[in-house]
Amino acid sequence: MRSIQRDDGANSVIGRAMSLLTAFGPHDAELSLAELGRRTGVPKPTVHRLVVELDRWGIVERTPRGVRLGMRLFELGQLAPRQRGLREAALPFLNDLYQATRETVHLAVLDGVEVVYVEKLTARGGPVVPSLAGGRMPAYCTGVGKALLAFSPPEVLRAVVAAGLPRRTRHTIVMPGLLEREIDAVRQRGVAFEHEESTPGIVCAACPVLGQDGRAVAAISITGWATALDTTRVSAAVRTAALGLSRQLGTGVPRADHRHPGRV
Amino acid sequence: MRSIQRDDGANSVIGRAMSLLTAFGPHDAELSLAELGRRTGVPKPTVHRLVVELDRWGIVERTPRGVRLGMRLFELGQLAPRQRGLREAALPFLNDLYQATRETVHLAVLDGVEVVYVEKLTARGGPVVPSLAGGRMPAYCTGVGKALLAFSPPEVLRAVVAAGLPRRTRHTIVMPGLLEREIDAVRQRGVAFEHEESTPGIVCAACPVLGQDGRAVAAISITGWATALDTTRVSAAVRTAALGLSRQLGTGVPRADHRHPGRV
DNA sequence: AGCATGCGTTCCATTCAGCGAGACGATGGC
DNA sequence: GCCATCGTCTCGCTGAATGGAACGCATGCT
Repeated sequence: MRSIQRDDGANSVIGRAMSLLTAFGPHDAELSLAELGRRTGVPKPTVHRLVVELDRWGIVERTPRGVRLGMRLFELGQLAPRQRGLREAALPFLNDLYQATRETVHLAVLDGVEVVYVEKLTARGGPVVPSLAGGRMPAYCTGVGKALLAFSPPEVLRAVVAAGLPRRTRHTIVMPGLLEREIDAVRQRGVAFEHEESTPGIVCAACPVLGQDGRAVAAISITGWATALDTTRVSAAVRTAALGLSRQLGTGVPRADHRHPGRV
Repeated sequence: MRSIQRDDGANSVIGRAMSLLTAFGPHDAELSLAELGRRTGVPKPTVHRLVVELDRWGIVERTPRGVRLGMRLFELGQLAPRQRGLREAALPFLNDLYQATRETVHLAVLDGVEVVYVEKLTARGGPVVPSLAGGRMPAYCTGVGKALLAFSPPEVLRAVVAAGLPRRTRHTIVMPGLLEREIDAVRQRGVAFEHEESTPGIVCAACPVLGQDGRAVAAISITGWATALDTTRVSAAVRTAALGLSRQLGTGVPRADHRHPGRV
């Protein structure tokens, strides 16, 4: 009897370990072994064994009350080349942008059909944006996402559409045709706007950071309250920062950055 | 015949995977499969299998020319609670400090006998410091390290001494007794200085960020050229930033943060 | 106090996932 | 052409990983 075999990769050791790590949500500082077992479906002794091993490597850390993600994981993550050079080069520009506008600033890259926020400077009085540094959002409904899509190979947009455009607010673009037109407009303009498409009450203006090949390697955005932030007014500042960063990156080591598009 | 068994944990799957990930140095954007095998001693087919699996999870990414650390690793690392809340709360203070001094700013936490740099704002004209965001340095010879040691349980300092105090420059403190005195002085002063103890030509001033229990949870420092930066002059600014951050952290969720001291 | 529940941990017989030598085709430099 | 090196695949073997069961220990409820 072959019993039930989950066809995701979660029966391998690495799959199990990844299940444990991804069981930590943004709000889970630490979890107990039992809770980990419950969330992942991994039997109790196996959780124990894996946690002990991961702790040996600093990937997780054991505390009197449970398990938390470890500093070595942070270290390794900082080495990821897609964000590493980018972040360091970008920080001065992001700071300038923040000083100039006093609004929340985001730096994001594209990963598959989603954007990953590489850096986030939160404005003191600004809205609590659901994004977080190291967090993910869909590309189709965010300013940075649309800016990135507009300057990425067309198959990426196709993959985004194929992955579906679920409605998130009344303003979300859910029709593939409309999204394609919107992306075309962004490419013309060089600036992407988002007006409450992902989150009610929040708007943003975003510009792509272009590599030497004309493709977007990242995007910079400014986010604020829909009632207070005039996106067209700040778009020049965002554009300035993005252009400056593009130029800066162009002068450094020419790091070609091809992404295999197949990830979903 | 039992053959050679390395007693480190590197014969388990997780150990192997960790070997592969840690094979990436700060300057290795991407490595070929063969190079990975060479660096880790893992046989070629095994490297291949593991890389394919890790790629499925986004931990690494395959490019036409090799393998690189992936965005999901960055994401997971950003969730590590020791740096997560800290970083977000600290960024405004670090920015203020940078604006006020225009010198390189560091934010670091203690991990075992080393410090891990959680954030780094590089001054435009400043020295190229060997640290990097997500990097490690010994605690005994760095400003942030001494600031952290001065406000940590005494067994931590004992562990640091036990781990050895190798000479790095002419000014490195290599005598355990001297280091203990120095740490006492730091505790009195509330500020730690480093004068070319880790790297020739570079000095810094550092202050601890204290939790409600009086222990250091992090440290903030300013770094500059030994010939140009007056550490006593900037120490007030560093102190202000550190105190501000301490207060800010105290008002948030009371995140107790006990560290099992046994890691070496 | 007595009992119940849930926790982390250890044991150990079973087995299947992981292993790696070897072979293969593709690529690129000489 | 040749030789070196690369990534990939196969396949029989085996020992690392597995997880049910049991244990000791907290904590909390009756």
